[in-house]
Amino acid sequence: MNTELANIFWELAEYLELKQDNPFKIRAYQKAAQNIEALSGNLQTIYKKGGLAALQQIPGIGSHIAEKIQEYTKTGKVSALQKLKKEFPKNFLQLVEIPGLGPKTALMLYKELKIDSPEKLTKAAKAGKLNKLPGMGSKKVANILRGLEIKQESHGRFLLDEATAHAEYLLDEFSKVSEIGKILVCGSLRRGCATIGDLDILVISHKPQKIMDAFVEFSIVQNVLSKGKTRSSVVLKNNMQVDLRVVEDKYFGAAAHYFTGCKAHDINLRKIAMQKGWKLSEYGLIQAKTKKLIAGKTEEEIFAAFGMQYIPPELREARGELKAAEAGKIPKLIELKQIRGDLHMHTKASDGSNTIEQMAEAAKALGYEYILISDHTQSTRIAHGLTEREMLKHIKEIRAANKKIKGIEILVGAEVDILRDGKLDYCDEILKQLDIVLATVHSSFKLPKVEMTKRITAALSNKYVNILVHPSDRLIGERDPIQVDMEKVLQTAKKHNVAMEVNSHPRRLDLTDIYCKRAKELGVNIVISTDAHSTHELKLMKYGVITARRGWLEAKNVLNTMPLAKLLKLL
DNA sequence: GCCGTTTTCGGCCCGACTGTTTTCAGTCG
Repeated sequence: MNTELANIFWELAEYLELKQDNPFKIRAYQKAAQNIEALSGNLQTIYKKGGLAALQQIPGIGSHIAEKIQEYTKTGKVSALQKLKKEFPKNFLQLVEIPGLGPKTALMLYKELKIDSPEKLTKAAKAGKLNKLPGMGSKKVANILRGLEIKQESHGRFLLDEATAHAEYLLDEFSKVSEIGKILVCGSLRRGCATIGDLDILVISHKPQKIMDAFVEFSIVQNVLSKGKTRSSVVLKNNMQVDLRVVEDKYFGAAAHYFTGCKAHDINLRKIAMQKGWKLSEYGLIQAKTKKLIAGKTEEEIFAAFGMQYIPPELREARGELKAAEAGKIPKLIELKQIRGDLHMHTKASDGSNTIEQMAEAAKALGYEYILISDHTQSTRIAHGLTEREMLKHIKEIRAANKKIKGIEILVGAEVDILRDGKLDYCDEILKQLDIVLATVHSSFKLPKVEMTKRITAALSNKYVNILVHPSDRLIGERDPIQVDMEKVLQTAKKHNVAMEVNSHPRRLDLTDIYCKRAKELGVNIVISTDAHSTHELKLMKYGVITARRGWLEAKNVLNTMPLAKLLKLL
């Protein structure tokens, strides 16, 4: 519901942009869309409880947008968008999605040449028809053709681990270039977003031209989009775009802040600067009149100049962090080193690649104090789920391994299927013998929301269930999240003292950041686990931690930062 | 279209690169 409405407002903004409507109106829709995406509560529920007035309490939503939400709740449509869509050919928006082709050019192409699709555009460009239009030289046409190719090859956004790997590769390449003072990967990767559109790299150097020359020659670079004195953009061989920015040392903090975003966070801080008679850009925080530099070398001194606490990058999402920083209420976010154990992993017994002993030794090497072996149960046959009889044997094996291996506690668990009717896949007699019981949905993903909510809340009320794992069941870019009333799930979890998992796998990152924040507000305990299917996947924990940080979580909210005795007591 | 410890009207963040523009518009981050 929230996502659908957010998309409607994004689309409205795009069409208005095509029409060259008032740019501030466009921004208003974009802002509303973004705030809706960040909302933990359901818009429909908010509207039903408090009507239009309640909707207007949400930042960026005024009377007109509230009415559109009302219309959508009642009719499932927003007539303003439908009307706008009719003014353009079907799929016309695809043109504006081509890099280098903006709304003004797209509109002109349509008016002059009736171009309304990427296919027609390619054809017209190759036939030499574009050059005859005003403002269209041969380079611009070539640029558009290149944009068409990039669009075709692009897979959209990248998972966090792939983006991290490419960033690390580039850092390694840059380490071979001299004249680099500092280097920092910024953008959505620094903020720890679940998916990454492109990489933003900031470099401090007195010889920017030299850095640029080296950058565009890296062997991993496929295509150079632009190259200037302080900024260059390239496309890598995996179609990932990389933007490089070079500034002087005295602007490092300002540039890092600007380049890290998110965009709305940057804009909000710039507005505050303006109110104070200052100006904020990548070239520092300055007095608007005298141009005197107030702060710029570090991010810390910039926030301090505003009288704010330092805001960690993961919180810079325009979700209330500026107000919190002004009030001194930025939480002390959880860190990877505070994790004492991993409570979700598989072995050869089901669909993992390693033995109990190998997993335990690998976890010990990471410095963990305890782990939970949690193989699949009988219903998940595709993952070799264990029957109850097999489970009993598996329990004995885990207990034996625990006696054998010193220095780490190996707990017995299982990732138990929640059946379609909300019952669990093992009888209570078996569940009773497990130290910790994980529960989740592994089938019938498409159940309607009401049934799915009933199914999961029923499972949570089973007294043996300790943790609901990967609660939304999304696989990023592969499978949509299940339809479920997450607010109700969280409230039920609180009631029955069930913890929620933040699954660290880059394809999942589930619970998502927004619901982490909500869980914290409701006092629901969190566990961050890897769901490792091999020893090397135990290292994915960092992605779960960064997701938890994006959800404002502190160590005290996360059970597996605690010693085992305390953890078991709280579960 | 939103918003208000200057304002219910008149504002709304700031800068780089490209191409074809003889002074700047379009696009992007």
